[in-house]
Amino acid sequence: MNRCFVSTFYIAHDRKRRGTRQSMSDVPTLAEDLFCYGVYTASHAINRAYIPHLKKLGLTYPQYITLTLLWERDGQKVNELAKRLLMETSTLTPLLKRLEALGHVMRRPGELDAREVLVHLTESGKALSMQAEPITACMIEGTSLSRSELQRLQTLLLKLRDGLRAPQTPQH
Amino acid sequence: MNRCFVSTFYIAHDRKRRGTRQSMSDVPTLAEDLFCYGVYTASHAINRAYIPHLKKLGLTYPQYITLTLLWERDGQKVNELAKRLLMETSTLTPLLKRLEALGHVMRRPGELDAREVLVHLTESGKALSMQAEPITACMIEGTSLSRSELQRLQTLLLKLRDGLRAPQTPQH
DNA sequence: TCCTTTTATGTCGTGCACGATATATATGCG
DNA sequence: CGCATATATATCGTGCACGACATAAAAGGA
Repeated sequence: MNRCFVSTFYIAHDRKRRGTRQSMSDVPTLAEDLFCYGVYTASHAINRAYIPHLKKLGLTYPQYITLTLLWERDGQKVNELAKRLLMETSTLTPLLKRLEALGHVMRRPGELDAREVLVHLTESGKALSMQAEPITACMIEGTSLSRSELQRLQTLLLKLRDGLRAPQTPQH
Repeated sequence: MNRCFVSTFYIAHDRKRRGTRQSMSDVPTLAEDLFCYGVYTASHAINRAYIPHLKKLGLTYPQYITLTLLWERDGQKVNELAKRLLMETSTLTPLLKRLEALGHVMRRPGELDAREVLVHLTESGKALSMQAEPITACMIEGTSLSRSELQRLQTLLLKLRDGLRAPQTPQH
């Protein structure tokens, strides 16, 4: 008896108690009801909405997110950045190399541990933070969500994300 | 006076009325507070959590999402699928070709309009829906969110997504 | 010390994602 | 009909994203 099966069972039982409208169980079958679909399409929408803003800065969306972390704290290790972005270093390294080619960051081996690579902002990279400043407000405006809705959304997203990150061996 | 500037103004004013705690204005500067960061990292987490399940079916995550839409209604046009996925046809076409190469779908030109390409599930593609069935419940379990939280999350996500899709010319 | 193991990053191959552009079919107007 | 225009999909180039593997430095034990 595997974990997923048990889980489905519990859910179906739960549905009977709560008397919701879904036919077979509480497990949604329509894409519109699946959180994965919601996040997937929302991330496409966000990416697209950012593009016209970022084009002016000559940045891609992942590059912008990465810089956001560096504007918060300069000189982070590749590993730190990768962890915060939930991204593999094999993805991050080429991205950082492009940012370096653009002149926005410098990658330097750590002095204590030469295996590490520390990512430092250049003057150009620091200057970008000022240019990028108005974008956030503009995007927030575009969402048509209130401040409290955005707050709740963020809380739920981070909870979902961190829940999924917890170790769970799929067994069905 | 551009739109984004006005918007920032409004937000700062609003903050004063509501007396929230953020220092300069209600516009967050920390990544953890940015919804784009939340969605970006959550989508990475979701993708990763799906991978071990989908590996057994020989599918990637975007392929799975696409099939989900076809399981709902077979024979959709490429354009319909692209719109629902918020994806360009230039992304979808190669994905569909891979699904065709795997034997899960067939692409046929429309009979009334030969420009259109209709995507039909094969028997193999239909059969996958049964194999994929337990995955949803397992993922929901993994989120550590309650049903009502997931419901609220989905509502907020779709509202955000559709808000961003509404036409808005960036002007800052 | 030398050798194994671990850790940090990078390289490579495949697939997703976009914009710009191409191709091919349909539509509309003279 | 003949041709311009519009529409539907596909192709191509660049960058993101992953896993598998490579490299190189650090750590640890005989």
